Amino acid sequence: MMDYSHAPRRDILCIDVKSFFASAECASRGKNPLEEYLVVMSHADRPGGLVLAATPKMKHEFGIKTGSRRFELPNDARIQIVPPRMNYYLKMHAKIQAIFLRYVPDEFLLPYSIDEAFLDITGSHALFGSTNTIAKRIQYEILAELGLYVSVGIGDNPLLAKLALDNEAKDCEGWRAEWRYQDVPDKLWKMRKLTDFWGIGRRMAKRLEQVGIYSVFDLSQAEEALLKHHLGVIGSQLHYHAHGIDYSRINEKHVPAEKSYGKSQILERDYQDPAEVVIVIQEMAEEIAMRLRTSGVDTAAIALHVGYSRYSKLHGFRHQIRIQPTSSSKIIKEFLIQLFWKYYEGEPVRTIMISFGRITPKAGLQLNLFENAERTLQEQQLDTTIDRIRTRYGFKALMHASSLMNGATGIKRSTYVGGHQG
DNA sequence: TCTGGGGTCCTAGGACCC
DNA sequence: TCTGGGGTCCTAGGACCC
Repeated sequence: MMDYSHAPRRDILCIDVKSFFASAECASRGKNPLEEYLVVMSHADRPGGLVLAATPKMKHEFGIKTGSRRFELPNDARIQIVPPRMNYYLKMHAKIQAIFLRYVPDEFLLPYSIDEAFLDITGSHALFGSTNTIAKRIQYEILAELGLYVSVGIGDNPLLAKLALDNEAKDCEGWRAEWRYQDVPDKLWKMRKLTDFWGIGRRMAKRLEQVGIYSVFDLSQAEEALLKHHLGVIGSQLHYHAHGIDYSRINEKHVPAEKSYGKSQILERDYQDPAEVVIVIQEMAEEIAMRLRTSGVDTAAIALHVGYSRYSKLHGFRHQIRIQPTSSSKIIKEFLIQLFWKYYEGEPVRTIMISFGRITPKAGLQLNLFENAERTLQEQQLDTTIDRIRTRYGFKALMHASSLMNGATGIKRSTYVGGHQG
């Protein structure tokens, strides 16, 4: 049995909005998200159009969920298909954050994605009551004020809260679930699929199966050394996670090791003519360069990833180039085109991905004289919101790597102190 | 899940330096 | 002519998350 005496014991909430985009669309129409048949779909004009969000009734009655395709939708007059309105969702996101901030100071709130957030309410009890009381009040206020339903996972640390949310709260009465260390054998180890675990995707599950690990319980019982040998740092990480241990803190701001700005797209058909591909690359480059300028930063590493048609024998390529820091569309486009022609192998192209790394702040942000100053500022604020949401990746890093390091010292500390305590 | 879009992290291997 | 070892930086590829 794992020793939890030195593991953090906080009151962490992990909150997500049920079917966020779809629910937000219902709310904007004055409807109850639980009663509607609505999907938010991107590329609704293509048969392969993708469902970004579906209301609970769509999920339960038609089996339609995020990732379903347009051609999978049943023919039913009740179903509404609507296009996504990201700016509107960002506004709703901001309103939800404001409600969270009634219960925690800013540093104890961590947005994880546009529809998920972590709150550390350990210090909020004197003002607002028990963990459950706070969770219920937040649920009530978001429903009453915004017309949205939220699920709440509760745990001793962010990992347990997240697992409680994903594996119990989303489907249970009241949409709240609490997983503490003492629940690890009954809750965590009873999870049926490895891929339901945070950090285990399809590939990782397969690799684990190759060493005889088929469940979270198996994972918890495996030797850490064995996992480390097969999977490196991630192996050790999984070992701790399988015991519900996670040392990351909501209020420790993590500076991501790498920050990048990128854009990708799957073309609506295979492009046989490279000249057409170059045009798309230029358009995409313009857009990201614009974002760089709006954010007042430069890039010093430009990467181009080109994927070929599924009917091609070749896969595609990904290469990057180091440059002098810039945010100039013209310069960036020239380098991208250079990269393209250097590595292009004459195959029909289906996917294009562009990414700018080595981000550095520009000295002194300048407003473009030809742009309305107020508008520029608004755009910056929108970007700030998006950036704030993106800090989740930093947090993910926190859960992955540094949680391991903290975990390692935590474990060391625990044996040391334990040794003293005898 | 064979074609959504936006991200970050880990690792292996090569280049280069002392 | 053959032989060392450690460190850092960089790139490409693989994996995961929402």
